[in-house]
This record gives sequence, C-alpha cells and structure tokens, in this order.
Amino acid sequence: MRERTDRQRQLLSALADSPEPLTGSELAQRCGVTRQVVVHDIALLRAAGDNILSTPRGYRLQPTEPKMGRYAVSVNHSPEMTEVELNTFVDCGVQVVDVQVEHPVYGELRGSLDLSSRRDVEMFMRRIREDKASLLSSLTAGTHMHNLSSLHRGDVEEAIRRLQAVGVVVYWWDSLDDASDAH
Amino acid sequence: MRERTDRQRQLLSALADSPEPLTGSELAQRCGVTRQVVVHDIALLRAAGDNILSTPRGYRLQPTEPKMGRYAVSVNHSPEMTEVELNTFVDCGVQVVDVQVEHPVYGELRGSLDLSSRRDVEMFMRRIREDKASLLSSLTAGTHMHNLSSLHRGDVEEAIRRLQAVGVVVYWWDSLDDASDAH
DNA sequence: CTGGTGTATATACAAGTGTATGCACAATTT
DNA sequence: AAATTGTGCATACACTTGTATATACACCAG
Repeated sequence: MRERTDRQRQLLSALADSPEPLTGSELAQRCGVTRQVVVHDIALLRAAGDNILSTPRGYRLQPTEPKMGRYAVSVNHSPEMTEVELNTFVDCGVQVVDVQVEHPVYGELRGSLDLSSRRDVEMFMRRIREDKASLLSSLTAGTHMHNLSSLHRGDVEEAIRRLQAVGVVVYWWDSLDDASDAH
Repeated sequence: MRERTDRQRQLLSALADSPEPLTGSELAQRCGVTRQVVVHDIALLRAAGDNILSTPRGYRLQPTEPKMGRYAVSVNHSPEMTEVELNTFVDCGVQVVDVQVEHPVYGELRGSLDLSSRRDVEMFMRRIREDKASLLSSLTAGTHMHNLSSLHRGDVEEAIRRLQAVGVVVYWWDSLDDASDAH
C-alpha cells in the first residue's frame, strides 16, 4: 500500500479540524487542485481504511472510534489460580472475551465470558461455585485459551508479564496477525 | 414532542436491519407512500433525536455508539482509604475521570485522573508516594468530589453501595441532570 | 356551509457525490 | 526514440437528498 501523499494528509487534517462537512470544491480550493483530484484522493484514503463518509453537504470524517485490539493467550494453571488470572487481566484494563479449549473428542469448545472488571470476575466465580460447575480448563488438565480485547497493546503485555511471573502463560499473539509469530 | 407513528417506527427498523444505506424511494415503496412522505418522516425522526445521516446512496442509521454516562460523587474519607475507594470504582467498571475540591481560597481545584483499571490506580498511588505529593483531598479534610464515567448506571450504583458499606459516600448524582436531585 | 389544519401526492429544481471519458504533460521504462 | 504510467484538468451524466410549490382529500370547529 502506497504511503499517503502530502495532499491527502492535508485533506485528512482539514476534515478532522472542521466539525461541519466540507464539500469537494471547498477542499479542492484549499489544496489548489480541482474537485476531481479531491474525489480521487478521497477514494484512495477510503481504500487505505480511513473512514470518510460523504453526505449531500460534503465530506465528513467519521470520528475514528477507539477500536479494541484482539489478542489470544494460551495458558495453563491450576483451578485455584483462575481468579488470580482473570483479575490480572481486568486489573490491566484487558477484557476477557471468552475461554476456549481443544477437546480431543468434542473438538473446539468455547465459552463466553465478557469480563471487564473485578466485579465481573467475582460474579463469574460465584456462578461457578454456586452451580458447582467445573471449569472448561479442567477438561484439558489446565491448558486453555482466552480471547482478549484491549485498547492498548501495552496493557495486555503488562498482564502477560505479571502472569509470567507466576509461570502460567505459554503463548500469546495478536488475533488479527498470523498465528505463527507468537511471543 | 409527539410520539413516533407506526410508519416512522417501520422506517427506523428497516434502517436498523439493513447494513447498507436505503434510498428514500426504496423506503417509500416499502411503506406504500411517496418519497416526500419519507423525507418528511426522516426530518421528524431527526428532530426527535434519532441520528439518521443521509448519503448520496441513501439513508443510514448511525450506529448509536454506547456513550458513557457521566456521574459525580462527593465523598469523605481518610487518606489511607483512597486506594480502596479508587479500586472500588474500577472494580465495578466505573472510570474515575478526575478529582475536585472546593478550596476556601483558591476556589475550585481539579486534578485529572483517568483511572479505569487497578493498574491505573496502582500507578497513581505510586506516583503520589514517590513524589511525596499530598492528595488534593488533604486540603479539605478529606471531602472531595469525583467525576465518574460508566456505561451502565447500575455499575456506579453498585460501587456506591460498596463504598457506603464503609461509610464514605455522602452524595452522588447524574452529571447531566440537574444537581438538585442527589441520592 | 365555510374555513383552517393535517396528511399525502405530484412535480420541479438546486446542490452534492460518484463515475466515465477525453486531453495534456511529465516521468519512467523499454 | 517510443511506449507506458502517473497526475491533473475539463466536461458530462446518473443518482441522491433536500426544498419549494401546487393540488387533493379527510377532519373538525364555528
């Protein structure tokens, strides 16, 4: 993918500055080119992933919502450590989306978690205790996977460090990248 | 404000269902009316607060982003309880935006916090300790205010309950409502 | 009965985006 | 030198929203 040209950066900043939409002619005048060039550049910016939306009153830059990065970890620990493990994640601002194990018979088993604060973890642990339910990881002698969601990659790195201090984390990787380059 | 008519509800659900934009003519055909009626209804819906945006390819319903509610609390506790207090908030998924005190001389003093996980609280406490800085609340014998941010009102209610169990919370209210109706 | 009001239809027009086509010029490659 | 590519300009056209205007019809108050 080619890098953004100066004019395209200028377009982005102009759209980001003004809250009201800017017409193609307006942008063209500011950049000293014609509307068609702006249209072309807008198309290129869109192709590059920038969320520009067009209205009958001009172009608007969609406020780029802070999207959560998706990560995955493969961990192994005793059942007594689950609460510590989950709390470590949420303490670092990392959301625990689900838990997943690879069962030799049933294949891929997945359970939704959606834990994002200690209160969520507490409620989850209480449900487990009250229902006398067994953890998914008990099926595979403690090895299981978690899908994580976090705004900052550094947060999950910090959580991993803390867990590695207890020696439970085996692998972690970015869910969107290829799974080959694990840390 | 008049209540939504059936057709307007139909328009909203149609827009909510289809991910791609729907033209006014398309919507008119579905509702069995003309385009002008749809245009009128869209205007009424927009006036009622619904975030419908129009593009050259039709109408789109802006995905109503889960916006954080803003709340404020007025609390009083000893300096040793600050970490407990802050952890209580983040444990319930409530973000602590800032701290604020009413100083008799300087007036309104405000300090940014932006704590959303235990790790953030930990770092804040460490900075306080290392810099030997005094808490803002020390200026007012422990009484201070916090601005909070939370997705669910129930989360802040739960945090308030937990704090009231230790007897520190005096008032809390919704920052957007009038400050008169405090709990 | 008469007039006002709300609703729906039909038509027309302005402004905007998106697309296509043609032309010109510079840079690069063959 | 010739061909290709990239870039910009000009024009035209299809499609959309938004607005204005005129007309028709039902309903209701006086």
